[in-house]
Amino acid sequence: MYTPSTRPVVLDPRGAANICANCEARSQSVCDAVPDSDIARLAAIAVVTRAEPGTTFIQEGDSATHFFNISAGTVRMYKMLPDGRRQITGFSGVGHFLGLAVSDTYAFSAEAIDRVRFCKFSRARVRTLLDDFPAMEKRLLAVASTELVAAQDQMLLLGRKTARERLASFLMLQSRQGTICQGSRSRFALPMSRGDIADYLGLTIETVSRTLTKLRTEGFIEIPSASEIAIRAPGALENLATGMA
Amino acid sequence: MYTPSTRPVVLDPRGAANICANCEARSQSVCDAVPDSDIARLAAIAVVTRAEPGTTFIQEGDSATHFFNISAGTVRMYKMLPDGRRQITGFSGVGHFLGLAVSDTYAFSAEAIDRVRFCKFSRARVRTLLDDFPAMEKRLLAVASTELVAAQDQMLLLGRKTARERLASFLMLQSRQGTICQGSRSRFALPMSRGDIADYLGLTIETVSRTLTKLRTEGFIEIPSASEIAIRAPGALENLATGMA
DNA sequence: CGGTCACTTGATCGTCTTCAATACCAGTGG
DNA sequence: CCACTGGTATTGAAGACGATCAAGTGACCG
Repeated sequence: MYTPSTRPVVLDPRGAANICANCEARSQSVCDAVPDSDIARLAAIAVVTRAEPGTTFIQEGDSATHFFNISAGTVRMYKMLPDGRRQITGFSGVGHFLGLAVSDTYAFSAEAIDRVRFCKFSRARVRTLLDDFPAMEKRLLAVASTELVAAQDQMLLLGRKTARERLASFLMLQSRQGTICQGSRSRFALPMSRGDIADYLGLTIETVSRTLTKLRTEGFIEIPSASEIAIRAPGALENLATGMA
Repeated sequence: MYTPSTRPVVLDPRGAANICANCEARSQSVCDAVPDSDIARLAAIAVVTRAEPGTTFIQEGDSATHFFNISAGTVRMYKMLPDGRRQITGFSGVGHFLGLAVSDTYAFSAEAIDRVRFCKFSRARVRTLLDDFPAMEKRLLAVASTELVAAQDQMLLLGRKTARERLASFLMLQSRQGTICQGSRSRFALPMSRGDIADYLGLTIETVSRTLTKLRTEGFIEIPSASEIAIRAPGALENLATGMA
């Protein structure tokens, strides 16, 4: 049903000078909590890695040895049932932090959608770092809280919204946090496939495609290409998304 | 569709002596992170409150002024759509911590299912407390991480499992963390109604009822009363729950 | 007892899925 | 340049699972 491919590639050995100080994703991530004066300590435990599209770099059930911080590209997190049914629990872009887990194993898998760059941090080393930077711990709590709120929204979507409302919600979300394309402000790229969208929204590929087409013919959106969307009627779409229609 | 009733009742004024030191729920909660020597500081900001069945004590959208810690009873957390569709995001029992939110408003509502007792803590006061007890911050992060894992499981359930599998998952979960009844070890109480279960599993009352009946006639479970379940075949039910059947 | 409320059971309906065919697009080689 | 190929997306027709509508049952309580 789903056979991942290549392996992640380490770009910089751990401790390479200034990899954190010059990191363009730092300001958007939890690494921001470490002050400039101590940034070398963070760099000392960071391993910069690249993953080609389709690469699985976190495997559900594996022992949770590392934290991850995305610095480029888009990632899908998912859980699977033994017979191949897949639920994507979220997409992560630049600045996102991955790997929070209670137990000693990962609760989900993570794959690169496009070309992804991320930093790996050993959990043990991060723990010692956290003791010195309580601000970092606060940031992690904020991250977890944010994810929790998003997860609750997604439960409402999966449990109670119609296919139409799910697509509307998804498009509004992407338009807020997605990559903006040249031209219209309301136009953005969808790095993920229809299959990914379906598995994120608890639908099938066919229903996603059909519903998008319908939203297009009704004038809510435009679909310049399969991986681009422009929102024509943001207000109406938002109403759809929140069940006001 | 759903009209909450009474108001919570404050039992002890804030700062009553020893309310935390003698709290029977303390060992099961984040309050455990405050050492005995400083427990008075915690007690000083705790407001013990009782809520009758059906009472809404957190309202989605209200400004998030407090944290909550359940010391007796069972609570349902939920989100609603404007037309009354409801998604229950979880149930909380003794020791559970509520109120994590990023923004300044609650992201969900919470209601007492049975008679509930909880402690209210002002967020501002908790924040100052956290600075002195980093262990508490770590506990909160652990709580948030645990909830996140549970939320991911629930997304898989809502997005990809059949009604049968949802009920099996729910019953296995309740059998693990629910109130054990006298007699058989596999027998437990369901404090929530069929409507609550339906809104938790993304189903209707009718489907919940029908599916439970079917699981009973097939020998997976017994239903001594509407609010009690005994699991006859835990292995088979677990297989159902995880999609192995 | 009569009334209410929650739960159960039955019959029909609709949304989304499944199965299947077709269209499209990028890359490759004749 | 264009046929060929593999993958992804779209469209169509039939089917199924759970929802909806409706009636019936049982428990609790005044």
